[in-house]
Amino acid sequence: MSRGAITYTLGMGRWKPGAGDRLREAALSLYLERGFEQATVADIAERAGVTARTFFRYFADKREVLFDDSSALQEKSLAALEGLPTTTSALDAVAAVLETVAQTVGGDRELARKRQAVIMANADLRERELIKLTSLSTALADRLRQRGTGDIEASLAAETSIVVFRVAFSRWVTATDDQVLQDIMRETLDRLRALAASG
Amino acid sequence: MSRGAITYTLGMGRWKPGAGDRLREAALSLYLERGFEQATVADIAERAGVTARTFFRYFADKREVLFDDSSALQEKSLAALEGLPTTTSALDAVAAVLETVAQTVGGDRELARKRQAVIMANADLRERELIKLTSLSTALADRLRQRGTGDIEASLAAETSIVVFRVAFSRWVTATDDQVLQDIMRETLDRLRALAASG
DNA sequence: ACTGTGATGTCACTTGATGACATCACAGTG
DNA sequence: CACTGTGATGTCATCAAGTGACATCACAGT
Repeated sequence: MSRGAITYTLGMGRWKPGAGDRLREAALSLYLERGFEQATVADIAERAGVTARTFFRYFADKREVLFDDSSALQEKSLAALEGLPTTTSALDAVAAVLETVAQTVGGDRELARKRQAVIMANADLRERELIKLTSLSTALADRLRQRGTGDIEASLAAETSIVVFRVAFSRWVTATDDQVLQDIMRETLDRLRALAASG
Repeated sequence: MSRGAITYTLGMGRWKPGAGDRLREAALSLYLERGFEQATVADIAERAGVTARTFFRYFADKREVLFDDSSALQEKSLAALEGLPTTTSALDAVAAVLETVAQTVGGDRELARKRQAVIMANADLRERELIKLTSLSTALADRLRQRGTGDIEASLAAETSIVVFRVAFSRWVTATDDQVLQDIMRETLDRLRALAASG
C-alpha cells in the first residue's frame, strides 16, 4: 500500500516525498558499506535527508527497515490458501503457499543477495528475520485450522513450510547457476517428504 | 561449567559468590512481576546486590540472562549423536537428539511454564529463543553432514527437529494432564512423519 | 611483608528509542 | 482572498541499553 506508485504527482508538501523509500535505500546501502552496527540511525536519516526522529516514525526500530515488506508477503501467502479446494491436504496447501512465496520473492536475485548478505552478517538481523517467518507460520497454521486441519497437523505443516522456505532460499541465493527459486522450493519439499517417509 | 557446584567453600572474595545465579533469579522474577520491558537492568542488578556493569559482565545483554544455559543444551544434544551407529538414518538421529533434549528440559514443568510465560509475552525474547534454536539446528546439521548425511537432508532433518521440539514443547507446557515431554515429542515426530507421507 | 590477580565498582560516553511540542506548506472552505 | 485545519516533519529533552577505561581491594601465593 504505502509502497506502490507515488500517489501525488506535483507540488507535494514541504519536503521531498517518498521518505520511507529513501530511508529503506539509505539503510540498505549503509548496512552494506559499514555493517549494521556501524551504521547509526542518524547516518541513515542524514543520507535520506531527514531526521533520526523521522526514521522512527516510519520504522519501529533500526532492524525493521529491512523487513517491513514482510506483511505484504504474509498477505499474499494467506491469499494463496483461499482458492484451494477444501479437499487439499495440509502439505499440498503448504506447497501452494510456497509457490506463491517463491513467485513474490524470487524475482530479483541480486537484491536478495544483498539483503541476505547484510542479514547474515548480523545476529540481531537474523533474529528479526526468524521471528518474521515464525509470525508467518503462525498465521498460516491458523488458516489451516480454519480449513479443518487438525491442531497439531496445522502447526507442523506451517512450520514445515518455513523450513522448506529457509533451506530453499538459502540454496537459491548461494547458487551459481540461474536455477529459479520455484524449482528449488519444489525439489526441497520433495526431499523433505522423502526424508520423512524413509526415516 | 560455570553453573555447577560452587568451587570455593569458605571465605571467598570480597563479595558474595554466585553473582551469576543471583542475577538469573533476580531477572526471572522481575520479568515475571513487571514484564521484560518494565524491568531495567539496574533493577535486576540491585536485586542481585551488584551493579548494572556487573550484569553485563555476566550476560551479553538483557535477554541473554534467560538463555545462557542453551549452550549446555546444545552440547548435550550433539553428544547424543556420538553413540549412534553410522547406519542410523538422519531422522532416527534426530529422534535420538529429541529424546535427550526432552530429558534435559522436561524436568521442571513449573519452571518451564514461568520461563515460557515471560518469553512469550515479549517479542524480543521470542526472537532470542528462535535464534538459539536455529543455532542448535545449524550445529546439528553440521554433525549430520560429518556423519555422511547429504547436505540438504542434513539441513532439513536438523530444522525438522526444531519444529518438532517447538510444537511438542508448547503442547507440554500447555497441557493440563501430567504427560511427560518425551512422549509428546515422540508422538509429534510420528505425526510429522505421517503428515509428510500422506500429503 | 610483598605482589599479582580477579571480581567488582565508578565514571563517562555513545546510541537506540520515545514523548511533547513547534513549525509550516498545502488543501479546503467561506 | 484570508482563514483554518492537517499531516509530515523538525527540535528538544529524556531514559535505558551497552561499552571502554580505570580504580579498588580481599585474597592467594611467594
